[in-house]
Amino acid sequence: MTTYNPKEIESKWQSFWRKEKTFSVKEDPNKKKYYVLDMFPYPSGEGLHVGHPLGYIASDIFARFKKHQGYNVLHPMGYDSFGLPAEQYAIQTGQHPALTTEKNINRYRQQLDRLGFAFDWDREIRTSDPSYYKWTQWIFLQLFDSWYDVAEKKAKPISKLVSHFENHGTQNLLASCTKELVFSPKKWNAYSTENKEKVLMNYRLAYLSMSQVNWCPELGTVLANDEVKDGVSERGGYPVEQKEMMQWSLRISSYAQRLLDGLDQVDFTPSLKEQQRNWIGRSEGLLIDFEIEAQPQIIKVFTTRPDTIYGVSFMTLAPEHHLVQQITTDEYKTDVLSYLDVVSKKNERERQSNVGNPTGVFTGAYALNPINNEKIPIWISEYVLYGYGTGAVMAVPAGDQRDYDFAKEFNIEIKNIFKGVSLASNAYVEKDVEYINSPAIEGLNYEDATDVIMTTLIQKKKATKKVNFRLRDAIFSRQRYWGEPFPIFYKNSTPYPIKDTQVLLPKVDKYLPTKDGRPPLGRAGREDWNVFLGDQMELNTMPGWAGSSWYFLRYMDPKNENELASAEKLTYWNQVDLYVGGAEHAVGHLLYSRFWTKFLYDLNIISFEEPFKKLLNQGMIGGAIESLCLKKEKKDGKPVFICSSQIDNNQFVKIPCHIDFVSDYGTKNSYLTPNQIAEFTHWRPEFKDALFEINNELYSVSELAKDTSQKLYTLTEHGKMSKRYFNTIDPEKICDTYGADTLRCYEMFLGPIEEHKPWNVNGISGVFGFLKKTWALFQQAKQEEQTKEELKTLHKTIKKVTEDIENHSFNTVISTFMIAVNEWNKLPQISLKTMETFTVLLSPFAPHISEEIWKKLGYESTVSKAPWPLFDESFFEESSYEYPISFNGKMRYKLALPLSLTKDEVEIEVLKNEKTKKHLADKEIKRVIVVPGKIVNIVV
RNA sequence: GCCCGGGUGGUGGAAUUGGUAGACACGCAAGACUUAAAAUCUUGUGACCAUUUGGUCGUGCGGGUUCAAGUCCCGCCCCGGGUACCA
Repeated sequence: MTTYNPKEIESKWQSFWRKEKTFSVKEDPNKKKYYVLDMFPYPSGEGLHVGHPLGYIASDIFARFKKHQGYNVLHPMGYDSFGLPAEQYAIQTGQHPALTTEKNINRYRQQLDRLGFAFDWDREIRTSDPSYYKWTQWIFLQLFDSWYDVAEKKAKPISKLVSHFENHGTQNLLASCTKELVFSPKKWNAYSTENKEKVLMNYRLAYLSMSQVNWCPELGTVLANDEVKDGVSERGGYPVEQKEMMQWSLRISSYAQRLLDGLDQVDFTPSLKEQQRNWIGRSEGLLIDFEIEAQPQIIKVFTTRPDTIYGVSFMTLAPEHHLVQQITTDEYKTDVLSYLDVVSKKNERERQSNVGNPTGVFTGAYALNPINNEKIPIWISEYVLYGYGTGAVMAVPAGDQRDYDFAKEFNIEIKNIFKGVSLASNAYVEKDVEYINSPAIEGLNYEDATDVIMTTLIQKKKATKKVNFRLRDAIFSRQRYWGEPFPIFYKNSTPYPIKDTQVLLPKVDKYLPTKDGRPPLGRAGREDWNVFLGDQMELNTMPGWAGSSWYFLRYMDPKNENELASAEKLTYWNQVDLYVGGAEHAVGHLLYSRFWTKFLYDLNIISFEEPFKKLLNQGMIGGAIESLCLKKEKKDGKPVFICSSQIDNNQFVKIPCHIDFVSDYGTKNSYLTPNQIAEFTHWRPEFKDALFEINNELYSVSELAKDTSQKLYTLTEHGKMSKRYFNTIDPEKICDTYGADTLRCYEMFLGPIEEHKPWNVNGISGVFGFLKKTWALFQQAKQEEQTKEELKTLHKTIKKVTEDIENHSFNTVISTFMIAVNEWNKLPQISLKTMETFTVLLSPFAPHISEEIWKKLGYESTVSKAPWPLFDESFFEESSYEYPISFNGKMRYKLALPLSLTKDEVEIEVLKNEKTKKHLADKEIKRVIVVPGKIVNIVV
């Protein structure tokens, strides 16, 4: 009898699969398709750790499962290979990012291959490959060449806009734009070419504009809103400032409503949908015009609470508001200017950290309340955001806490408009109250009051209904080297597209961005570009999310040189049926790719509006961080380490320790043996003279070597898995000891796929043991008739495994396998036929061992081609019966009872439960129904 | 503050969605095989009492609905994630 030898089996099958191209797929109109996609990785220098493959294993299981079910499954893999880390490495070492990227990709591939994934590597893509980014650039050009028709809710070619301008000017035009423009066809036709370009830029979906951007001096680049968290860069955590710069942006805001509506058609987790909804931030309200006393201008204000308009006691403008200078009276000019100066020196973070301490200044001007012509003082305050709504608010201290705080701070009147509400310490933000001091709406509820005010103001032509979105346009330029170059050149400072030749990323001698924002591509000379037109080429590159916003389409036809992908293949593979990846991309990648998909849909390139039908978010696998505790006080000039159990507050420093030296890693009782302490001091030579305090005794390394029973306990914390903490675990290491199949099953067994969990190796022996038992079971299986007993177990397993895979409950599948094997092990004999079916069930999880068994069973075809077994209920029929007493159909009770009961025992069991018995005492039991499973229905 | 998740043995986690709570696994304990170890196998393992037969308590806390609640309702506490001067 041979023992289970994963190493031998796995290398054998992996090379077989590679040689036979087992997992390569072709479009086949006769077969139903299924598209399983992983978020492709960025090939970092760290390589994969055990956390990375979690999602890939899950998707691989699902893809293999679907293949067994007869689907034509597309399950590709590639690399998101443009990006910051490769560039940073290039800056440090001078090596071209393409080289390091290539090296990292090879390492990734080697690691991925060992896990036995069923990827179709013929379809591999890399976003940094010119044959790929050619199409990223192409999509950019389509965006550049498009505008958004608000009336038809659709992107259209810019040529249509031009002809509209030629014939009608801006008359009857409903288009997304940066600024509302009004001109006649005559005026348009008289514009110079450059002027026309400027006007069109106002409408293009990819447009160049001077805008407030998040500038990160440390990274030397601008960042999109979703790349900034808490006022610092998401990558690296460097401070971010607001800066006016000429930048490319994508008009994603045009798609806000469709991005919101589309969420109803996709299967994402509620929390992820909620994140996207919040990010899009739709709010319905009223755009109200406030006249300014004795001045011609009006101030537009957006509000969601028109019902509180009688409570307006002042108005606040953002410091950047365009009317600030004009309306400020001479008397207050100095105050206002000095306030503007103070605010302009603050960065975004400082302005935001000021919550609760309102600052502001009076302009001397007054606005008129459109409902009753009351005079309202106009203030300026930094709490009003220029970028949201109109950059001006009608302040209602009674109904808004910020307005309330502001009014308190500057002694502005707080008008009470709510009946029976005290405004002594807080604003009243609920909507469940009657109004007072509000002539037109007293006695009305919130809905009716809102309605009355809206109708009144709209009739007076003082307001319009307005839907506001929080979603900003996405800045699309980066002042970096390692990204897609724009297919754009400049002539007389006007940008023009380059359509005929692909612009390739030129070579430069240094990759370092400059502090003043001039991109590294500025170092490329005219001769370094493969195309050079006009006065200058665009020197910015595209952001990291450009290539990842459409990669799922390229997998369908990765080598097509004439199109992004052929229409036929786009139609066949269609939407991604299952997309597996982390939830951290909720408002970045997942929103941008939805946006690009909708845009390509408008262009009739694809026939679907949502890229991902279903999204499965895998949790992160964290790592335990093990540290030795170093006392702050030295002893005779030597550092002293102490057990984690002996530490007192802050009298120690944590020295992270490589987990290779730690026993019982990741547990509360993790420790170092004297041998491991020696290894540690060898690894960190600066501690070679250190002393170790164990049980109040001090030992040197050499003294400890004599007493190997000593333990130095380490401090265990849970955190990320990273080289920084010396706690990364290479999946290949696990493969060396247990094999890839064990690793695959174990990662699934660890817990629900969506959950975040720390890596530990505590239970891996159980999973390994299961595979060994399965192997042994196969060895002793005989070619005999299948018994009812083994078939019962088999079909129970088929049912549960099929259901659980469909629900992505992979951890319980492994348990089900274990139960089956244990049950069969208790039988004196099991047939090869049963083993054969079980092998198919097992193969998505442990493909190598399954393939080996399958082969030994005498099948030529691979496991992936075997049909998925179907559940046969007939093996359970005998335990399913009705026990009719009589029936009046009045009430039904369910009671859990053992399945094995005979008819007579059922009634006894029912009456065993005291409370139920009491309850049923005065009732006549009409019928008892025992169903397969365990439920008993009692009808009384 | 607001919006989502979640709280079950020593541990990771099951529980047919209202029906025997703790499947499966780890760990631990005892035993078998072995000169020994490893490996493997068997048995036990929520707590407390009775130690045989049982009994009582038990899913963060407090109430409620129900013959029956981890699951539903009301009120708290704690943990994780997201997000915020968004008018």
